Amino acid sequence: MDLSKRQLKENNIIDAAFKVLSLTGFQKAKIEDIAKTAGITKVTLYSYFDSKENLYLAIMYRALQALTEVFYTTIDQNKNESGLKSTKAIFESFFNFCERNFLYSEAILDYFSLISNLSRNPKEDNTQITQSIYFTRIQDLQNLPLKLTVKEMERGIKDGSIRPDIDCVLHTLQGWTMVIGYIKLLSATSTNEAPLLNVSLKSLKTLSLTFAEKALAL
Amino acid sequence: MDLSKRQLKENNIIDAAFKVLSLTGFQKAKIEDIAKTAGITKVTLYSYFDSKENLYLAIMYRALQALTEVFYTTIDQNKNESGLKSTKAIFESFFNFCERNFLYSEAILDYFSLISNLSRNPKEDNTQITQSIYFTRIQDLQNLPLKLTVKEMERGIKDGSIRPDIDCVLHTLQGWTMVIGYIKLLSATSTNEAPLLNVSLKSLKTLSLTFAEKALAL
Amino acid sequence: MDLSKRQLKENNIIDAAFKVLSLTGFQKAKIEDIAKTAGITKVTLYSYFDSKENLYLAIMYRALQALTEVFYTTIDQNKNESGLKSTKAIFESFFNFCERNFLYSEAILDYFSLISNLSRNPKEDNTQITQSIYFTRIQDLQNLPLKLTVKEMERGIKDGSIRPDIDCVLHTLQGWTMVIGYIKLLSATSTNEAPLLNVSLKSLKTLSLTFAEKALAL
Amino acid sequence: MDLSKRQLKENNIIDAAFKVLSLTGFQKAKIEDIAKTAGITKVTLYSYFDSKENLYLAIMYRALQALTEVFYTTIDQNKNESGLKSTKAIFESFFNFCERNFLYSEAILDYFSLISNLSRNPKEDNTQITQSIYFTRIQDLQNLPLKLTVKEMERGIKDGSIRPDIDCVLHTLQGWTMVIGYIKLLSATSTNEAPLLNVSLKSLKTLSLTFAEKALAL
DNA sequence: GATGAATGAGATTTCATTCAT
DNA sequence: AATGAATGAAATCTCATTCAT
Repeated sequence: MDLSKRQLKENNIIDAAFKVLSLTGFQKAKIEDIAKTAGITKVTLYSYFDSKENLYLAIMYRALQALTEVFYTTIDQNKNESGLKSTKAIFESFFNFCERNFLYSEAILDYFSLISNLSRNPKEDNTQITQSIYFTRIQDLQNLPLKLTVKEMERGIKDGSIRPDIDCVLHTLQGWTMVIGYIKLLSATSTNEAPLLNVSLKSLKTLSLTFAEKALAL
Repeated sequence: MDLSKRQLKENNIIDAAFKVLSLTGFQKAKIEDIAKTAGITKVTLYSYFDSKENLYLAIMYRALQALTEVFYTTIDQNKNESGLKSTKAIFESFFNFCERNFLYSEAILDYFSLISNLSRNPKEDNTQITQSIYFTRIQDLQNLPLKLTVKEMERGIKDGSIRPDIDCVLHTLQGWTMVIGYIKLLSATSTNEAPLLNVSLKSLKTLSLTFAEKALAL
Repeated sequence: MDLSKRQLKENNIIDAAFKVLSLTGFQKAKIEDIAKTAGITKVTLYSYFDSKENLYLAIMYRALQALTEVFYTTIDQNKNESGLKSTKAIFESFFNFCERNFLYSEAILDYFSLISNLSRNPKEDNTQITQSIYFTRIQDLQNLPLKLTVKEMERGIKDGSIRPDIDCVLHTLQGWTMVIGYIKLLSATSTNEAPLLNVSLKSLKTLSLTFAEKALAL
Repeated sequence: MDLSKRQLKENNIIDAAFKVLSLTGFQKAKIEDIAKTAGITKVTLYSYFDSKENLYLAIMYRALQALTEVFYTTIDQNKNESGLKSTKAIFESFFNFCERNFLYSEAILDYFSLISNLSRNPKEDNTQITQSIYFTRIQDLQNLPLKLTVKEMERGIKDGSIRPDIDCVLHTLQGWTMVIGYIKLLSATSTNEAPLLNVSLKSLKTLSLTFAEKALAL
């Protein structure tokens, strides 16, 4: 099969996996169901993805790609604005991305757990995962959104819109913690009967962005 | 068996589960191993916990309990200090708790995912989970740490150490997002070969606490 | 506990077992259910009967006792009749006994299977069974109904009502095969949707008795 | 898998079950052992037979098939003989079949118990059994041996070798009762230490056949 | 390359029997 | 002697993964 054809099929499978995972979560999703949704059999699926985890890695990769895409677009839209404004826009985009793409944001978080597990259990045979082409791709990509943010922050320092005494990497990570924490709370409260108090998650987002602005602005 | 005895045995099993899960994670932990570690049989274990997931709920509950305990202790230690100081101490305790109790913090996060899944899939048969006594207990407990924090913040407003114009609930949740995000990053970077840039997580914690202080102090 | 009290309790348990077994058969009957029906706990039951099989032995014993009783009564009622008439009456009683006491007749048949199994697997540990007090009792009793029949047949030879050239033991056993076969067919056809052709079992009984009469009468 | 292939595999499993059951009996036979003997896994076995009981149904079916086979053969061998001779030959074959195929004859008897249980407990969930393809097959087959015998008897009436005034169905069933009863006694006495008196089972068989002849012959 | 069947590992259940109190 | 809890052995089920064709 020529590469492009294979690529198409792969995408088809990932689409199916995406649908099924969205409904059930990773643990409860059955390979069988994903295969059925993709209109193929389990074994065919396995000829594309060596394992369930590998398939999830592909989704993670997609998530990172989509996120990166969003970052690039945001940066492009703000290329004539100040670094501060651009940085703020990035975080806002990040928040919105997570809200709109729940599975993707979960996947990004799970990726963190994954690599954490890898390093905690070095004895185990993780060849499967680490040799996955998607794992490699993700690793190449994983820091890109962070770096893009750092870059915009640094531009902000240069153009005088951001305080010059801050550690850009640190503040970028700090922004991430807020987004990540927000997603988690979001996922827990969305339709929950016993919500976390009575706060609108919207205002939480706003507050986080305000925090960021305060920390960065002159 | 009188309740206290049953409680003891249950705790014994949860202890064992804790040990095994700490080593292997939820997926790879075998019920058989947990039972052996607890010095009982699989069947006996099943007479206490209907399923692996149910056992994990118990650990989640413990995690919440432990966290609540830490909050109470911190509050008690700061009862003669200002509300601001107490609030800051709570967040610091929270950070430290997560750092020191990885499994617990994972469990707390997983609890969020769990209830998120529950609400996203109302069709599925989640009776097992929702009828678990531990699920109920967790639900009763889940907002307590939040509420305790809110209370201290309000005390801070009253004693003049915290700005009177803030929304305590909102700022508490904001604090949580930072802690939660921090844990996630923490779990991902601890011994990771390709760390998230080169930032010390310690300084990230410090920065978060600074953010909090700035937002709250007069 | 004095003996008679123990005897009472034992009977109580056997009654319960009888009820439950009647509903479900031996395989599917649960010790728990029998105990509940008897108003005691499993362990108490075990203090009376060392095993499920032992309990069944007790029922078998009862069955044999009841059957023997019937034989005695029939013989007594026919003590002034010819040996032939008495013999025929015995077989008729036997048929009727089986029809009215399905579980008992099953138990008697199962007793045959039981001792057959014992002899086929001499390596196994059958101590439990062979040392049961009921097993001993049954063994003492098992041939009695047969012997009683033989005796009446012999009386028939003496009083000239039965042909003198027949082997009484052999013909007694022959009678048994017919009764046993009859029970089996009976049990299979009672309420079965696809009955064994369209024959009234009653006429089968009659035919069997006719056979017996023809074989025995002068 | 095409049907014939599946049938082959099923037969392979039934063969294995036959071997194991012959050694241990139904109760003590372990699914695992049967699977091993068949050279497959437990799970594979379960994909062919939903339960141990279902597997036993298959053996019952085989027993009936084998018996039917024997009947057909006997009839064929006696197609040039009188109906009486053929009928007698059938019963003799039946006796011999049971003597030579203990497990099969047990299975046939157990089938009677099974349907008896089914009809006595209509409340229980017997879907498993009644929906088994083998259960259906057995039901289709169960009356065939009977009918074949009836046919030969009727042929005997036509060719004048059998009395014209008998009820063929009734006498066929009568023959069955004797065979069935014989099996039961056989199984109980084979190697039994406390035999049913001192009668040779052979002579019992002979007597039964004599009975049959007398009843049928002119 | 695609398929149906099979595997292996582990979760869960059932139940007779035993233990500890 | 009686009880609730525990055991052990086996049945059954679930599902990711692999085999054979």
